[in-house]
Amino acid sequence: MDSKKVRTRFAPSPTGYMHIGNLRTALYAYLIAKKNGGDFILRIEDTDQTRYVEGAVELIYRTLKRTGLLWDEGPDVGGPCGPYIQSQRMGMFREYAQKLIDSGHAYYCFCDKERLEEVRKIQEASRIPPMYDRHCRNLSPEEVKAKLDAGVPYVIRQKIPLEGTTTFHDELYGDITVENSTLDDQILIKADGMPTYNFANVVDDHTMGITHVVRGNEYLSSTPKYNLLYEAFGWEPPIYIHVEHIMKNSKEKLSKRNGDASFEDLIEKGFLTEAVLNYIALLGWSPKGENEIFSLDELIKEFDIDGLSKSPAIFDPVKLRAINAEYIRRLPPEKFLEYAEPYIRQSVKREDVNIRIIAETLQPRTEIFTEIPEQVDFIDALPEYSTELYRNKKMKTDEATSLIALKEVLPVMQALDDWSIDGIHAKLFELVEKLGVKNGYVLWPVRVALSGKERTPGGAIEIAAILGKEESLKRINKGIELLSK
RNA sequence: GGCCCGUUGGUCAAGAGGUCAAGACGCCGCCCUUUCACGGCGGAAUCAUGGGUUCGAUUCCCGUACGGGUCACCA
Repeated sequence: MDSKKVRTRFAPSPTGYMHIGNLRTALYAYLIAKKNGGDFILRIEDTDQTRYVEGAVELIYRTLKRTGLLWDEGPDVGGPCGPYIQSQRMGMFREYAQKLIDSGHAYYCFCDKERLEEVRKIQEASRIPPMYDRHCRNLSPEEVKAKLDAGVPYVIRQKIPLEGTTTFHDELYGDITVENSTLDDQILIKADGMPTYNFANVVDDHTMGITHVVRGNEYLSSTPKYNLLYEAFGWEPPIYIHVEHIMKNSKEKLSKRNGDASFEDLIEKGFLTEAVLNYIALLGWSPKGENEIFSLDELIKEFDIDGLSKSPAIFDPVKLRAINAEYIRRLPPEKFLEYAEPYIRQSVKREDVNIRIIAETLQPRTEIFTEIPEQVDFIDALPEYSTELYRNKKMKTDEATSLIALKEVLPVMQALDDWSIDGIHAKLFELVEKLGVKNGYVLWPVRVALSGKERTPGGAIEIAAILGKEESLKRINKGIELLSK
């Protein structure tokens, strides 16, 4: 056991939107840090200026803040290992590359793109795995100096051992060993003087004291080269945790190009932040117990890398809906009203209705907020409906019985002053008893007359309470009129 | 194609040599009920495949198939 404080990082490049897989990686990194009382660091990897997207950094901040993945160190909050924006750390990469050259672990390469292209073509034609042919690997110091002096553009490449194997350890996959001969002499410093991700990443992780590297498993195959770099520097490699991808289906990754939802899209579609976070935590990780609903704080307690999956997970929007629905049901009623009101108001413009009751009836029936408007579209105006709706086998109602029932109901309702759920309930059930019929015999036609719909949030009594006395009576009269034809 | 990784119901998945192979979502049925939901109860549905090892393999080993990743002066 080592007593070093756990430090994890999330290191996105500001190239656009924040997809679900990225967010999940951030979440896992955050959880591992917090579970161990450690720090979560945000680092922006912007060494490729050509891919930089305006506003992308802000989007990263916004998403992380919204989901509660607050970083202890980062570009805006600072910290002892700054700067936290990679492009602002340029000087140090040159120095570290120089150290590798001096110790024989890296070398200058003056090959131009044309030559590399040609080499690759030949290799592909002869079906050899495309790799740099190490043309400049053994240049003499004099040759190097001459080219440097002449101002020939160059890159700096890693000098991978020609023989032997390299093994690294991943917490999920265990030990992975590869032949060094399959490893490319990858570029460390580009011709523009910027480090490649492959180099910057290693240097940054080390200088920032990162103890656990959590990242997508597309990096699994380049990790041996990183380990070789750590070895060359004499640094201790971090603990690696490579997580599998989230897929759209068994073949396609979830991606912007496929038109799949980003985190922000999901929020716009009416999902709750907490529900989305909860769901993605479950995609590729399984908790110990039976519970699946966790707040961020609960996740910190519950999370364990043992539960991480080694195979890709398919994003299931249906399950997300179910979890979102669970969160909605658990919302305190006032909170639900607060969230739901704008959606209710999309189709309910009248001011004389009881919005509180609308919200109450809606809460157990809402899976995502965006489907609220169509559920309450009958409130402002009674839709055209067919009298066939009055026919219901189970309720033993048809047009004739409904007409009778509505005619009985009308005077009772007219006489009612206490227009509350309790008040209406009492009167209507009194009537049911007096008539000696089943509840549905009276209530089914009332609900139809009030809503003009086959299905509604809430029953006859709730709807009457929502609509108010005047409007309710108007609609019952309308029903009687339709049935009398 | 080389190298690396993976494969339990439709989906997320538990399992870590002997289980009637958990649970959740979805689906189906029943109950509750003034509709629809909510809630409750029950059901159908899974170990890719062929060889080993073993008294015994979903679990360990090898092959095959299928899937994923990677082979950039992108990250």
